Amino acid sequence: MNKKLNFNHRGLELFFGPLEAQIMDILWSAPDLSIKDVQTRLGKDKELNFNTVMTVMNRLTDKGFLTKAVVGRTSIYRPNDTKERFLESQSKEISHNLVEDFGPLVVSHMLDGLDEADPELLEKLEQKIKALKKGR
Amino acid sequence: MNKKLNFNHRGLELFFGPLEAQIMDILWSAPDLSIKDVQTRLGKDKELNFNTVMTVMNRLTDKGFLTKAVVGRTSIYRPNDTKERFLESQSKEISHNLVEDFGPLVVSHMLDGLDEADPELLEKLEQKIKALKKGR
DNA sequence: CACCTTTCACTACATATTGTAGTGTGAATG
DNA sequence: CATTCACACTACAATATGTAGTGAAAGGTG
Repeated sequence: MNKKLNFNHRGLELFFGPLEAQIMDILWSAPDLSIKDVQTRLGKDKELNFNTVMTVMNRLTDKGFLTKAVVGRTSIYRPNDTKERFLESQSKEISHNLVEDFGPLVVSHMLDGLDEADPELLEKLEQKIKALKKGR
Repeated sequence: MNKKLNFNHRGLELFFGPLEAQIMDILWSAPDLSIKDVQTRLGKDKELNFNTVMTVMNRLTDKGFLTKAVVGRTSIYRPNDTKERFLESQSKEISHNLVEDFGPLVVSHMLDGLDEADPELLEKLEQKIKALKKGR
C-alpha cells in the first residue's frame, strides 16, 4: 500500500483525500454509523450520492482504517483506531522518518514552527527533553 | 499543485517518485547535466529510454524543481535550489504543518525519534528553546 | 401477495500522478 | 545528402480518489 501524505494540506488531509478525511472525522466523532448516517452528516450544501459515500467508506475499510459490521440489512462502520491513536501512530512514523532523513534540519524548523504556532509547547518540549535526558 | 509525501518511503522519495528522486539526486550531486548525462548516470543494470528520462526531467522542470537552459542543440538542467535548501524548505513546511495540526503529539514523537537518532541534537534543541524563551 | 423503498455489491468513469516509450522534426555531422 | 542526435509532442498503463449508475436482496405497506 503506497501511503502518501498531502503535506501541503491541513489536518487529516495529510493522510486522506478530502472526502475520505471528512468521513473519517465523522466516524471518529460518532462511531458506529451507517452509510446513510454519514451521508446525512456530510450533507451541508448538497447531499452526496449514497453510493459515493459507500464506495469511499468501503475503500477506507479495505485499507484497514474502518471495520464494517453487518447488523441486519445495514452495515455499521467504526474506525479501527481512535483519532488520537491514529494521529499518534502517524505522527510517530512521520516524525521518525523526518528525523532519520533530515535530522537537525527538522528540529530547527520544528522549533520555528513552534515559535509561531504555540508558545505553550515550549514548556512541554522542555519537560520532554528533561525526561529524555533523565531516561538515559 | 497537489504535492504529496510518500511518508513510508525514505529520503527524497518522500517528495518525489522513485525515478524523479534519483534524477533530482543526480542533478544535485552534479548540476548542469544534459538528459543524456542523466540517462547515463541512471543506467546501472539497464539503461532507461532517453525519452523517459527527458519526460521526467521536463516534468520536474514544469513543477519548478529544475531549470532548463538551452545551449546550442542541447538542454542543460539544473536544480533551482540546492539539496540543502530544498530539504530545508520542505522540512520546514512539513514540520510547521505537523506542529500546527497535531501540536504536542508530533513534537513529542519527533523528540523520541531524535533521541534515538542523534542524542546530541537534544542539546542543541534545549539551547534553542532557551533562546526562544528569552527572545520574548 | 404484489409493489415500493432501502441498503448494499458490483461496476464504471473521470481526473491526476508517475513511469514508460513511440513518432516526428529540425539540426549537426559524416 | 543520409544518418544521427536532441528534443517536442503524444500516448498509454497503473494507481489513487471522487463520483455515480445498475441491479439484487430484504423489508414494509396496501
